[in-house]
Amino acid sequence: MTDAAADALAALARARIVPTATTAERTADAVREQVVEGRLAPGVRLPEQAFCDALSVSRNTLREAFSQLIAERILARAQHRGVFVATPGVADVRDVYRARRLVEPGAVRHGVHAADPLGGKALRAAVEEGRAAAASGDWTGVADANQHFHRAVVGLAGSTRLDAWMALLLAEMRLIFHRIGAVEDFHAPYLERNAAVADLVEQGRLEDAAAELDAYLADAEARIVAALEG
Amino acid sequence: MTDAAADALAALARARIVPTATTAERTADAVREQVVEGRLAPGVRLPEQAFCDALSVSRNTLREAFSQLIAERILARAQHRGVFVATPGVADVRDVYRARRLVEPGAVRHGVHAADPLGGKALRAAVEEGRAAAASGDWTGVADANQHFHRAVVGLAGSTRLDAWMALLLAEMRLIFHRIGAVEDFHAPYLERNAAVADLVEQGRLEDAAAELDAYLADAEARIVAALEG
DNA sequence: GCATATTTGTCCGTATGTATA
DNA sequence: CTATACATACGGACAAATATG
Repeated sequence: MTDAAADALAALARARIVPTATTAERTADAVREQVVEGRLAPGVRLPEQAFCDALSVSRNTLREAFSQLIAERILARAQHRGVFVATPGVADVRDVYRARRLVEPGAVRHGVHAADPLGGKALRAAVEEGRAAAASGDWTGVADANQHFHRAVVGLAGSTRLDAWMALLLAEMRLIFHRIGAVEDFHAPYLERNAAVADLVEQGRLEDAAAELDAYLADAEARIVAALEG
Repeated sequence: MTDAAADALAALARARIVPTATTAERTADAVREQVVEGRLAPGVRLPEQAFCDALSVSRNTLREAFSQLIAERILARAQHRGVFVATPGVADVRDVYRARRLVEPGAVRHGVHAADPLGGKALRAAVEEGRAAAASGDWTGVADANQHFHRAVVGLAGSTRLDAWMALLLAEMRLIFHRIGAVEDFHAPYLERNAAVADLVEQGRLEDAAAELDAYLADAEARIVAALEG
């Protein structure tokens, strides 16, 4: 056996022993999934002991996971009172949309991948995913596809840091949707607006695409604020 | 004493007892300061026991602080080998600048505070701070003022989430500056370019200001990449 | 190449202070 | 007001992995 092969085997062995990062990360992933899937509703308290038992991890590990999720604004900590699922309000929605309305149309207008065909492909794929989900009445699938679309939009900018940050904003959006009980028809209108944006990008009409996207985000913000206040 | 006064006193007492968040947060702040001030250089290892002793905190608390700083990309963890000060490379610089060149000119162009006089004031203040520092030969002061300028630029967007994210990017930039040993003349040229952007914003010529800022960021990126590769 | 020492990752028990019933 | 429950923080322990001689 060559040295290189031996090294590769050794590396593989190490990788197998540590299949998925640290326990704290896996714990954070598990809790985050419960939250964004809506099984843990906004405002619900997360007692340490109960979660330690349920997830079979120690308090130290759980607290490390909680800290990460708090940094992501998915959870919130009340001093000496515990950790809760975040309850984003109207101010949070406005804040998130100010950021989104700056970043998303900007990525379409000036993104390094906005003009190249591959960028358009990612948008198109998300649009088709949404249409397929709608056709089979899978409304959570529509919501997922909608998130993938916006992820693809930001991806046009070509910055992994921006992608990661937008993932946090989109996770927060899912919390908001759960708060207002958004289902079915809430995401449906955006299917065709997504398609319109994708079309314009594919045609190279980036300025028009950005304008359409901005108007669309403004509309979505208004509807969400109305739903929260109503 | 009125009930309201009693409540206020009680609240004050509680506030005094908990002056600054949790121990883990204060620990993270202390380590972060050491890093961004350059006293802990990129690549340096941070042994847990040594830092526990130095900061008088337990390993659990220190690890919680480390986790937060790792999420901020200020530190990096190597599995079973320890925690190190992050060492951002050329790819990181390009990634950060792709994000900055999207967000910063965007904030100038479309920020909700870009047109109002208060927004311009914040830019002007950072420019004056930089000039004062330069006049007294305080080059770290010039670097600080430069950061404040870009913080003010992003502030035009009016999103606290965007502000917080940009603070992370700017902290990473300080790491990069320390890597290339940037001092004195590195930040000096940007003093007048900051002033030019501030002038244009104050005159309401937002499009020109954004274009100037974009060109300026592109130039800075090129100089940093050259310094890293050279 | 091997044995040893060091350090990390994880867990447990406990003491203290805070909030709530 | 007391009592209970719980978050915060600490210290010790052990196995696994790495670094060192």
